[in-house]
Amino acid sequence: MKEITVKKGQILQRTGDLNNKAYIVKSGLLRSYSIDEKGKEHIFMFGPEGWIISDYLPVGQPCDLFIDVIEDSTIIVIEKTYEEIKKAEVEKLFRRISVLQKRVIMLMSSSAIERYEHFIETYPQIVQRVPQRMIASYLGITPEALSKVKGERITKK
Amino acid sequence: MKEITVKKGQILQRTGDLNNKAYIVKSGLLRSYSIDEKGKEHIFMFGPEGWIISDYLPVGQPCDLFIDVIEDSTIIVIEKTYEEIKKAEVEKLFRRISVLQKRVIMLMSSSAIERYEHFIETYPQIVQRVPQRMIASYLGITPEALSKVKGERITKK
DNA sequence: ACAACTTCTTAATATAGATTAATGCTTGCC
DNA sequence: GGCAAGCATTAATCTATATTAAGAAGTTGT
Repeated sequence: MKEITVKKGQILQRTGDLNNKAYIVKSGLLRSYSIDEKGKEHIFMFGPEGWIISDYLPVGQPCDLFIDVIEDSTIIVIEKTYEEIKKAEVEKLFRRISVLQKRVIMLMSSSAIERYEHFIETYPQIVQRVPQRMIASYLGITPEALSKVKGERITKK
Repeated sequence: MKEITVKKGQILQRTGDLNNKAYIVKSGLLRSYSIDEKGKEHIFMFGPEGWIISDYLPVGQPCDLFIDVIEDSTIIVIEKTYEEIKKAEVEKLFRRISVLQKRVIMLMSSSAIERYEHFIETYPQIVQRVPQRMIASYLGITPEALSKVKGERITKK
């Protein structure tokens, strides 16, 4: 468990790496994402200050997710051991499950425009800090589709 | 914490109910699902024998999910209290997070046919037991689209 | 055994979002 | 300053899936 500073663009974890670390964000911004067979990125979550970013798979298995640095950041690296996990704050786990549950429901039942509305409500601080293409990736649409959605939102108002 | 038997079709929990129960399935089959503004159901998860079905939101908040009974079942009802939650087996929570993480990645990066392939691999016992339209709802597609996908799968082989 | 449902499938049409491509920004670099 | 590279936007076309509709097959109740 050590504190490190990392530069924008640095990759902390790759798909296939042994899953044995978690990252607590003190300052800055991380993201985790997967890359599909076609080479397309899908952002799984953003990690601003105060969040923990990690691959929530059984420890020791190969990771599904990439984790990299969007803004210069200070982070605490935790070596995950089985014992460490047992000590994890249970409430945090429940919160994570709750967020994921909502995300699945949203991915299944909402259109691109509804997902975008929900995103800017939920993460107003992040909207300002990441490029459009990353927001599109988080929403599960292309940057072009996002651009269209935003245009429609403005003309409607 | 009591054991009860419930009949097919019975609704155990509705959206908006106070979230304070969890259901352990001893035998039979439950499902949890949400209903969107258009009245469309989206199945969130199936609960065959051995599974726990619950709304994983903070205790005391209104539920997002419906839970109902697909096959006559015997279930154990747990009253969730904050203390009860603390005793929850942490490994089970991690497993749940891991499943959700994979589900989100899949919803974002896979086509209907890939999601169907994945589903029958992951839940071979459930495929046989639930009507097609519920599988479609779990996959996030319409029954019509699922029917097409299955047709294409067979002719390709 | 029949009527009334519900489910599954097939087909025609419609649509959201993907793909492709072109254009005009910024931003960094020599 | 000028050029190259990446990013956002717009538009044209394409495609997977939704929607609608209708019929066949299966199920349930009386």
